[in-house]
Amino acid sequence: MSDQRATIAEAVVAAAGAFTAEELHRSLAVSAPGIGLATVYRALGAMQEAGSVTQVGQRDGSTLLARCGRDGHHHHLVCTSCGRVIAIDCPLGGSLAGREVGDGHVITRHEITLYGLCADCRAHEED
Amino acid sequence: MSDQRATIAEAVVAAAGAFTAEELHRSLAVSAPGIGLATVYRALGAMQEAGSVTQVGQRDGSTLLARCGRDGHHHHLVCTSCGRVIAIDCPLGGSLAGREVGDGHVITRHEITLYGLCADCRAHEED
DNA sequence: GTGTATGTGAGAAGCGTTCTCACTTACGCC
DNA sequence: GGCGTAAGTGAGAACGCTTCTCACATACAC
Repeated sequence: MSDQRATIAEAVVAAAGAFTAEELHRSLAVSAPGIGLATVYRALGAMQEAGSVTQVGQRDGSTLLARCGRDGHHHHLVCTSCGRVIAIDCPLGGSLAGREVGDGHVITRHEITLYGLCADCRAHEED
Repeated sequence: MSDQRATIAEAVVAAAGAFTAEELHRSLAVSAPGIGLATVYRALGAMQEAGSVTQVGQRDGSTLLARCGRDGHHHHLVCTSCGRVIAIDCPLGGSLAGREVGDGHVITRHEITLYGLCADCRAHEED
């Protein structure tokens, strides 16, 4: 792994929540100037393939990513207050695959994105 | 409503399943040539605002739309065989809002996209 | 030293979407 | 009829995100 990729990996860890490639590039411009946008995209692509970074949605037309090394079937809760992304067990208990819904349609796969408040933001809201 | 918008609305109805703006524009180029891509985007935007067309995902970086006039809380099943989009009751029974998950996080909103086979394609598969 | 493989930065290119602009059409008013 | 206004249109430019291209750098094996 090159120095640049290590720096990008650190920046991903440092990012508390979801981020876009450009946001990461901007934050790197401060801590490690000189890393090109293309390099950021390449590194993020590799990390997505490796499974350490996941796509969690879209924002203003750009892809929203987040660090997530979790294995197995799970979904993500995006905190609408701080942007943090939290891995959550499937609220359907994995029972959906193969289930029949409506007039005989059968489900093979599903995608769920949850939005809400993380425990920290919820505690602050209650103050 | 202008002639063009009526034509576009017809094309949306004629489209069996999910489609992109460009696919719709291509199909219009055959049935009603001369309608500009910008007009298609404008009409689809108006239909989205009116609630007769809904965004159901992404394909190759472009937005996937489908006709859906259904009111109330529901989700969409995208048939992976024919591309048809079917409105489905929320498999969570609307019970998720306000529910607490994980370590005290609270959910306010969720998005679910289901993938599978519609009843027709399932019947054909079994042949 | 030489060759090869991999990664890099900069900028161009590609693509989906939106904006701009001149034009047309419909409508109301006199 | 003539006039003004508002809304919609087509064509193409512009925009933003992402990917590609290219020359260069680095590491390693022989």
